[in-house]
Amino acid sequence: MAGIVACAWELAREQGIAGVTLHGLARAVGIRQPSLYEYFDSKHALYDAMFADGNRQLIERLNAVKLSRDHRAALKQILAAFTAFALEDPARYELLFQRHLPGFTPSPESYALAAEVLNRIVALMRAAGVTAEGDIDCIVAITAGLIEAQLSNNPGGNRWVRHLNRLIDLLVDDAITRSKQ
Amino acid sequence: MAGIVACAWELAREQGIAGVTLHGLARAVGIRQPSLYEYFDSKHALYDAMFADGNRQLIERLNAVKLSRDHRAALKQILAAFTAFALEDPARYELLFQRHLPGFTPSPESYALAAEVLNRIVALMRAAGVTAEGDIDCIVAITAGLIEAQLSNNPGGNRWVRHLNRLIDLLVDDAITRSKQ
DNA sequence: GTCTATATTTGGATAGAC
DNA sequence: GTCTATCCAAATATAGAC
Repeated sequence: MAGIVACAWELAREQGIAGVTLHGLARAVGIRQPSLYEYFDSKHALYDAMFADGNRQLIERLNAVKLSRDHRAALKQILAAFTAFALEDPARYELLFQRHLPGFTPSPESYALAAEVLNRIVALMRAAGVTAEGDIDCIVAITAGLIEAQLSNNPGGNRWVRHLNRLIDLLVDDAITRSKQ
Repeated sequence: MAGIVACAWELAREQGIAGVTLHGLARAVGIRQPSLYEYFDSKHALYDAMFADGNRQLIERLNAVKLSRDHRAALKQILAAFTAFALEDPARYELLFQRHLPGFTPSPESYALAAEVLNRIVALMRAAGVTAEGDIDCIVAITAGLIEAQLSNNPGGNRWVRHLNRLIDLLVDDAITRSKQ
């Protein structure tokens, strides 16, 4: 089961998330396609298992970050870890954070994992002095914007994401200034 | 021909860009599916015609903006027009600016139209004092980040895009400060 | 230009034996 | 749990008549 999901990720890395088919997955696993229904009730159930697994991977990765005592530095660290996670596997990022799969919506249990990721990051923003919802939205959108520009124009490079820390500073400074008024 | 493309856009708005099929398009136009090959050599040729058409629509929209003499105000105007264009038709934005269609790459002629759009916007950034490539990249990525957050979390609203002007100011100020050093 | 008819491929899903 | 066999649906594309 875990092995099948791992195999599916491998296929996704090679052919994109939409390129994962039950026939292809079964071939890669070494069984016949109908046998997959022993593990997943449907294609969407497979996606959901991958969604949950990917989020668990991400949570583990974020857990592994040794956070600085300085709140702003900690925010930069966590966003850098998130960005690295996104860039190292575009197909995984696509399944977890983009909505390209027609009809797929994660189950509530899987979605809860995604929410935990966001909560974790937002908590660090708050600690760094970014408390207004609008400011939080901006940092989230900017991070995603840099990642998506990087992935679609220059996967493997850093032309866009290298500006992340600078933009965080700009935003955090501005957010703090505004919330003090 | 133009009518067929217009029909395809209508379908895209209803069902998403991936939901445009030759059968469905033929039905909407009032002909049989094989007859479409009289107008387009392939599905991708249809996409390419839509891509070119969408970019022409956007260029026309940008042309219609009465630009302020103040360069920064003009930049805000053009980015606001771009954003409004993006939000009013998510499927069109998807075809023009996201890479969700497996195997589709615009032809050089169509791509030239997209490049013209970008050049137009970059020219206004330069006029506003944003000249470094990195700063230009940041503004592009931030604009796209806000648009994509808006479209995927709250299409029809303005929770994210309402911060665009503020972020432009922040970036332009910072870019000018840096380039003066 | 438009049609009918059909080829071809791809993928998800089910039935039922072992 | 895994298999064979099959079904079904959707979609692109082509052949050839009118």
